[in-house]
Amino acid sequence: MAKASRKRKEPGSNADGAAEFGRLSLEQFLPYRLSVLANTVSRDVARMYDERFGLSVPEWRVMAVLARYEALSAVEVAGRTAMDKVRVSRAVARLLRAGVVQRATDRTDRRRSELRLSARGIAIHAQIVPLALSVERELLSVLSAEECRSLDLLLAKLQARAEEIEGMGP
Amino acid sequence: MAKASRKRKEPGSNADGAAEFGRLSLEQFLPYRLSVLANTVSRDVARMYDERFGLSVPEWRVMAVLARYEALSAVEVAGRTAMDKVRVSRAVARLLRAGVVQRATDRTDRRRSELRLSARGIAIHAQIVPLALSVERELLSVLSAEECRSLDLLLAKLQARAEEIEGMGP
DNA sequence: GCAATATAGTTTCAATTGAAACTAATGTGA
DNA sequence: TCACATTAGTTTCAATTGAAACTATATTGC
Repeated sequence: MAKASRKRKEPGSNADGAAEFGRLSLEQFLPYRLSVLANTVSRDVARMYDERFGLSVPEWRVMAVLARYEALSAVEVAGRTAMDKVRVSRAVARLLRAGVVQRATDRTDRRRSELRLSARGIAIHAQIVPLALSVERELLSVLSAEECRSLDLLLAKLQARAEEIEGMGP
Repeated sequence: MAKASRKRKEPGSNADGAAEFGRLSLEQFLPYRLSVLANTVSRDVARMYDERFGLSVPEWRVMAVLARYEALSAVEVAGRTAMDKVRVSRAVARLLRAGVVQRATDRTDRRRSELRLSARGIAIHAQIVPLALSVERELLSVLSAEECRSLDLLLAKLQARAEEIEGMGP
């Protein structure tokens, strides 16, 4: 009886996750909320990449890491973009066709390829960066500086934990 | 000069988002981090649904809302699961075949169908709920109660903002 | 009452995706 | 040195997906 009288939770706002006396509310279920949020944000940025540059998200990710670490192999790109090598292979193929990326074969290991942005790729990247950052800024504009720090920490903790859990399964 | 000497950021930990003197770090870019986290978590839970019940995430979502609000139409299910009606239609078709969901035609509007969990569906749902909640609990186990509340608030704010931004485009 | 329009839900078609098979090159152990 | 395993990257195949077209029913304006 005492339990039933504790403070009522508002729907959609629940710090304890989706549990409520053993029932489950999809809207409050963390995996669901993360998925919906990531998809909404992803649509926002994907629209920008596509409308203004004809790029997909995987293509943009490849460009972003090549801009920072030049001469990566496809596998290294995969490692830095959280994509598998099949996706990278396909994204790179399109970027090569578009003249955004250049490929050379590694001299000492002829299986590896060295990927770099072309001059054109560098120029396009330079145009996208401020737009990408402004989308991020607009998203974060509803948070205080303190909340941004908090978010950063929480996402890092959850990512680490999710990977631990994943490692336990397969 | 003074600026260059301020406290160094550790890589991957950046409360200001991905911006750093106009450059962009993919690992710190919020849309990227959300996408990677949501995908990691999603794989974790999808594996559980699939291995133990042969269900996909869309199917599970349909079951979850039908367990809570019985006799929904497909469009209502779509609204409550953040899926489009095509996805719902396909998920429902599989659930019907599996005998998990029952469908009746609405008497007053013969376009609508009334979807409900079957007895079998209710039984399966009752088995999944504790597992789903335990995955969520394991994920949240690295956060304090205070951090859970904080996460809840941050996700809600970001979701609302992301939808605002989405609404501005198309 | 009925033409025009809107809504519920399904189907079709093309694009995206992941897993597994594959090719080519490198590394390893007897 | 030569079989065997490993790694880089691509291709193939089947499943998933979204957009648009489609069917059937309901609503609206006249």
